[in-house]
Amino acid sequence: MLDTKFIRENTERVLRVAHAKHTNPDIQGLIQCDERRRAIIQQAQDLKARRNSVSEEIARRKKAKQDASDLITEMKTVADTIKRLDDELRSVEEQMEQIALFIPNLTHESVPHGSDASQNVEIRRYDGIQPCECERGFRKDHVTLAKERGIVDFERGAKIAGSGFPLYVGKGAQLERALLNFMLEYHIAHGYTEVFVPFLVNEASMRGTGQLPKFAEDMYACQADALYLIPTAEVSITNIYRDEILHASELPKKLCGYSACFRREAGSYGKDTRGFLRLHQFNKVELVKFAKPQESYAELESLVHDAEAILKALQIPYRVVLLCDGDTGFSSAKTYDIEVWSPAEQKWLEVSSCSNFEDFQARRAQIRYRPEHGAKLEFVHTLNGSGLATPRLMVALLEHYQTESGKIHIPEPLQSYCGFNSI
RNA sequence: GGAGAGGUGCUAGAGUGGUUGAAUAGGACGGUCUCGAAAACCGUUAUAGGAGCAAUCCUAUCGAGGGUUCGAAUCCCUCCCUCUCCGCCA
Repeated sequence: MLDTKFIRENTERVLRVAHAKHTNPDIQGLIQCDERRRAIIQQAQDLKARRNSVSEEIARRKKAKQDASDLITEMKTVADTIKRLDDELRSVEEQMEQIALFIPNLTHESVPHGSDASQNVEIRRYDGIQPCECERGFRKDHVTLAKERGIVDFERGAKIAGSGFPLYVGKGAQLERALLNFMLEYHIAHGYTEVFVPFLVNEASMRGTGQLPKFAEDMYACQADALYLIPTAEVSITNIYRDEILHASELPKKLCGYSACFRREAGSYGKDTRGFLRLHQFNKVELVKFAKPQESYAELESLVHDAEAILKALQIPYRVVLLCDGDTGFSSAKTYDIEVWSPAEQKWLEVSSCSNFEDFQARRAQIRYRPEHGAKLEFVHTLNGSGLATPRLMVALLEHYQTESGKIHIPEPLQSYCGFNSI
């Protein structure tokens, strides 16, 4: 959410970015409502000030056993007017919120202009294990490998829940758990505090991080309890400090946490449906930071490096991409994607998306801090990134570490977490 | 699921429908005192919004939202949360 005052004073810029992000909010309507709102407030305030002072006068007269019926009669009509104005104010503010909630965040000046993912900019690339054995001819894709090794049962997963809900079996389940533990331990060792969060959250939390109201269709909802399954741990972790004031001395605050992630993927049916490429439920370790505004972009860079470090440790080829404004998410000011290389798909697959939301989420979720003693409260900047999501990581791992004999070699750093060194 | 108790400022904790943004205590901060510190004493201790160049003034906020009233922290209703007991299940 952007500040109304800011929108009023920077209409052109807000509209330009909104259009770049393929949205078309009614900024003019918002500004008109805002003018009406301020007129109402002024009128209502004057009446309330009068009501307050006359009420005192009534109290004084009653104490002195004098008649106050004339004042009471007058105040009855004043009270009616106030009520009418307050009702109108509420409806105008609701209209404003309905517009404001659909205005995307501004992008940072360093974000390139572009219409879609084809105009993203590759920042750096890491080659990983060289030469990759699968590139030398005996190449199987991750679905074939998973089935041959018996580590994922897609059919039974579909029976239990539906397609997109994989069932990990035996060493597959162990490898999945090892990956999550390996990543968590790594981040904990690098200054992140682990949290284990609720997977179901209320509506206020979903609004806080920007999933609602715009992306309601993308989420699984438990209507009877007004709860939503989280699409990412970002929601739960960022909302830990909703409506709270953080101490400047504890910033930047670095948290990491595992969660299962649930996505309906409405509208993307038939796209990347093979195997692990796009799932309704998957596992992910998330990194979240709460930072001072002046430090948030440096924190974004280090966040990306923390996520990349996992791939380096596993020697999996990847690249880091800076998203152009047209591909940058609704709430984000700047986003880097980390993509691993799938030799079977001959494609880059996104395993992490690291974003600085500046104060966009903090304003929605009311997360603030006091820069120094006596200073005014300010919104913190929130950042997050996957560190990492497992399904596509598993794709890359299986494909890159398959051996001539058809087995999967377990990268050395994972072996102690798995308890075996091949599948 | 049933019965009860409760939600007040940074914290603890008063509060009679009528100058209660809110007693009191603690904490924090500033000052006096001190070589320094402690103690003692004095003072400060919100957030959001509106008007104004500004000093400043005004409005709202006692879990959330409605209602009653000239006037609500205080009365009524709905919801949320916490705690205790019972039941049920891990």
